[in-house]
Amino acid sequence: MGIFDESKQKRKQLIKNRNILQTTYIPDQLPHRENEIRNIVEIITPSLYKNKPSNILVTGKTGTGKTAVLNYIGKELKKEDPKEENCSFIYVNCEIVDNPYGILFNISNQIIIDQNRIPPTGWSLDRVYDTMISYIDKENKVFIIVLDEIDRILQKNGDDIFYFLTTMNEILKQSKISIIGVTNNAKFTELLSTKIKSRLGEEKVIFSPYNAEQLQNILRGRAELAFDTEIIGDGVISRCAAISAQDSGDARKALDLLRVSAEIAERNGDTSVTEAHVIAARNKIEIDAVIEVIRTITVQSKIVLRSIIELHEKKDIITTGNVYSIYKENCDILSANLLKEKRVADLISELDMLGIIHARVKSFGRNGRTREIELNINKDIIDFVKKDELFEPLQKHKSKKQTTLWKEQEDNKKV
DNA sequence: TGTCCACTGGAAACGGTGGACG
DNA sequence: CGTCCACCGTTTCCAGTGGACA
Ligand SMILES: Nc1ncnc2c1ncn2[C@@H]1O[C@H](COP(=O)(O)OP(=O)(O)O)[C@@H](O)[C@H]1O
Repeated sequence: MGIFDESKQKRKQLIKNRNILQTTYIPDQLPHRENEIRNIVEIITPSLYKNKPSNILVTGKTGTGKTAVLNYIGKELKKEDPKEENCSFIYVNCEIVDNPYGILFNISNQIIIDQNRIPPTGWSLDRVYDTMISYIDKENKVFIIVLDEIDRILQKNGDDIFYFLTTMNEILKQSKISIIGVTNNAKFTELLSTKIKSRLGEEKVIFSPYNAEQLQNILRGRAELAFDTEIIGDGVISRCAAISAQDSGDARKALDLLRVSAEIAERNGDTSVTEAHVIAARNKIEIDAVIEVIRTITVQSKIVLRSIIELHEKKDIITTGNVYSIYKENCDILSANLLKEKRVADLISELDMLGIIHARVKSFGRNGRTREIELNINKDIIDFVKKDELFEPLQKHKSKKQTTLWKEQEDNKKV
């Protein structure tokens, strides 16, 4: 008997088809999005006849299927026009590339396939824009450009690029482009200038969150492809659906929950997935997500976070200025370079947006107006942060301080 | 009632990095 | 090479601002 046999036996594959549950998988069927699909299809159908469709703004919370629906429509559009004679579908995720050059680069190189590709950096924006236009016009067709997570660009770079893109049609002679903006920020349009607001939002499609019942259907559909259904215990799917429905109707979360539950069951060597696994999965996902975020923040952010933790442990009120003075000490001990107040304040806002802390502006009357900060992570994660090797000098320093203190006390006793 | 604190939030500018191009 | 340009993280500047206290 081989030494792996027992372990192999134990690790019975519960998941038959793993990639079905991965977030990158695009399903062939998207239940409960029939109306949205029909709407969008109706709007973009003119592109099959080389006419420019209206621009569309798609809004809806995360995990409501926006990306899945648009990719699905893109696939189907290609089926209608396999040689892309009349229209091409271009998808850009602005969360991954969020600077103007990157976006134009990305769009252009889905169009330009010969040796004249645009380099990933180096050109002036004007030059990129001009070559892009000439290539687009040469193709003599309609380009449907999906900008996913479009709010990212605006946040970081303002709306210049939207102006670029929406005025391009006035210069193009043969081809046309049509923009589909995707955002999970319902207030996105309020942040745009009126001109661009009306151009980008010629048509609007709203994706509402799924309810528990709809999530159950979605999960069932996937589960059938990914597992032998009998290994999924009673109530597992409804439990996953209920949890995710309560917390913003996010299908991605629901699917993650199901996948991680199965993975946990598998690792435990259990023969079926039960509700207990779902509960365990929920915790694991939550913790993993936070740890992943903390792992990827910058050194400076970590020092700021560490300073907040120190104040938290001293049970002091945590304010921006408060954090800054501890931060200053820590930078000194760690011989990290010291940032100015403003930047640290901005880093605090970033930590807030990441959900690691909770910071809201509060007025303390005569004592000024500043952020009051609360830590939003549990003890284990606090320990995880403190254990970071970056802080080793700090641990030494603090314990040295403590031992000297202790020594002094001892000495005092002796005297 | 007004003052004034300790910042906030927005914008512009800066310096360093790195690619293209002539 | 030097020049131009974009990007990023950061600094500098500045006009607000909610509310305890005089
Ligand atoms: N109606 C649906 N049917 C099946 N799977 C869905 C459905 N809606 C969303 N999903 C799945 O949920 C996950 C998240 O969806 P996504 O389109 O990325 O959401 P969004 O872009 O709105 O944040 C994806 O894995 C997607 O396949």
